[in-house]
Amino acid sequence: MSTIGKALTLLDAISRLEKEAGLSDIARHCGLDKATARRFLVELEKHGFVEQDMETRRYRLGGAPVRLARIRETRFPYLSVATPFARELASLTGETVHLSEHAAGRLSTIHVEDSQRAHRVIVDIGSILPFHATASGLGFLAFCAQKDIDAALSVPLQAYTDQTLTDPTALRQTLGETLRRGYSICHHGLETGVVSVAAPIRAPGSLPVGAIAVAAPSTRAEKETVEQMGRAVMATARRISERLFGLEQVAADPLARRAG
Amino acid sequence: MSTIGKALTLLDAISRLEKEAGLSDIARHCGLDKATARRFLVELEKHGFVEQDMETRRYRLGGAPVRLARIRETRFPYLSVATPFARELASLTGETVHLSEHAAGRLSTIHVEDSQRAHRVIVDIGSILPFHATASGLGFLAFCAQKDIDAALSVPLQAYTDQTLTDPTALRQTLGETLRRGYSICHHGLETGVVSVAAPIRAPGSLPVGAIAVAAPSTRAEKETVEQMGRAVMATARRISERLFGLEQVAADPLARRAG
DNA sequence: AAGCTAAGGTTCAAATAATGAACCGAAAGA
DNA sequence: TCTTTCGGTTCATTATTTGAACCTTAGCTT
Repeated sequence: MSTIGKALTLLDAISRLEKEAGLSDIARHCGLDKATARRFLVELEKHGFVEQDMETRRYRLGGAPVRLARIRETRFPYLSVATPFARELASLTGETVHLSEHAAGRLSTIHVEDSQRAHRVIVDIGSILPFHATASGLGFLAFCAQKDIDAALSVPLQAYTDQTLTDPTALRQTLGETLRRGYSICHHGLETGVVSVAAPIRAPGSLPVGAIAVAAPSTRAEKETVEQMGRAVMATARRISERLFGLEQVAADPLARRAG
Repeated sequence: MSTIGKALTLLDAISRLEKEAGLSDIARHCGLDKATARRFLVELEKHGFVEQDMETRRYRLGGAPVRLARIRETRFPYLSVATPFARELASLTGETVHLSEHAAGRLSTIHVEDSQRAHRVIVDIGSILPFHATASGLGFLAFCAQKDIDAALSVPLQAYTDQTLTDPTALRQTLGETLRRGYSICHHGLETGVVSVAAPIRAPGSLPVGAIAVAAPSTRAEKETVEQMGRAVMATARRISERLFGLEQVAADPLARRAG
């Protein structure tokens, strides 16, 4: 792997760690030599991607990604467009709603609207959603090209619970149903006792950019409720997609035509 | 410079470019060989920091920083705490308010609340604010340690307008006044016809983490108005700082004590 | 339509930067 | 007090990065 790749993998490791971490910890966690880890950290710190606490000497995520994220958001306002819809969906369903974005071949949680109920599902911002074991993953993958599906199912599929689907053939069938239905359903895929439904956010005829999902405790998820939530999440995903891509196309098409 | 440094510099260059850019463009812009630039871009793309448009083959900022930024925001909720105060200040003053964060030795604009007036100051999200030529920069620097001030003033200081202060001695005096006053004032430092005031956001007795500023057309900025805006921005900065650091200290201190 | 230019992308010997075992001093635990 | 572990550094060895030259394609000019 290239040095850049290793450094970005280290950055990813830091982002997964709870709170701050020491040099030796980080090095162990990434399978890097202490000296190497330190060089990477120093370099990342120079550019603001990590920070070092001067007292504890521990390292944490820096502020540089904030600037980049805000710039991306001005060019492609995914969060600011989708967040109000997510809030509306959370209020409508009374359950936790989360929004994910596809980047680097992974689906990352980038926003959560918590359910107001005492008994609710907790989703962490920044958590990676496995394709085969979450409604978001299945809802995203079902609308991808066949080669992307093949790629996602050709890696070892971890069984997070005793009900996680890990058989590629069964998963392909689930994806087919999802595609026909328009939204995905996932029972106890990542955690026991959680049912979730999701739908992709996408330009028509194009690869999805992310997904929106509703997650509920299975005690509140009878068949009919799941179907209601599914239709709601599908409708919401469509509205977000239209706002993101529909209007943009109208505005951008003449320019694209001129350029071509 | 290390490979990592070069790659992150390339990423920074992409973030500064308007819209997307081609390979040769990017390579030229960074003074890198085309082959090298490509290797970096491929590596950055693998990790989601850049994206390539499959049709135009042009490169743009990717989605990975969004995840990192959201994670940082959950650990240090700078934006979500400061934004409502910025909005309130914008409504109070009727002028454009912007919020900046210090990372990698630079002050970057990470949020803007636009003035509702037709004649108003525009500030771009993501723009870098020079220390010597903006109210944010001066307001930040005035509250830094002497060595940081020395470092900031020892680089060549660009004159953006014919009224930009570039003399270190004069700037040191301005910083002294700013420190005593509690907020900075900058007339026509970065652009002619713009007056702005700013105050640092900081833990008591610690290095600032950023600044908040109000920018107004100079036609609306008489002495008294500037003083009003200055007092308002200072009060707002203090309230943000208290919310960020005051409560946290109360909550975190016992833990810190236990660990120590 | 032929010819030209510049684009994106690739190759491989030469040049350079990354690597990690061994080391240091400090501090926390036994 | 002794031991371990921490953050951090050094430098000869090693592996990776580098970039001139190359290929192919797309758009422009003649």
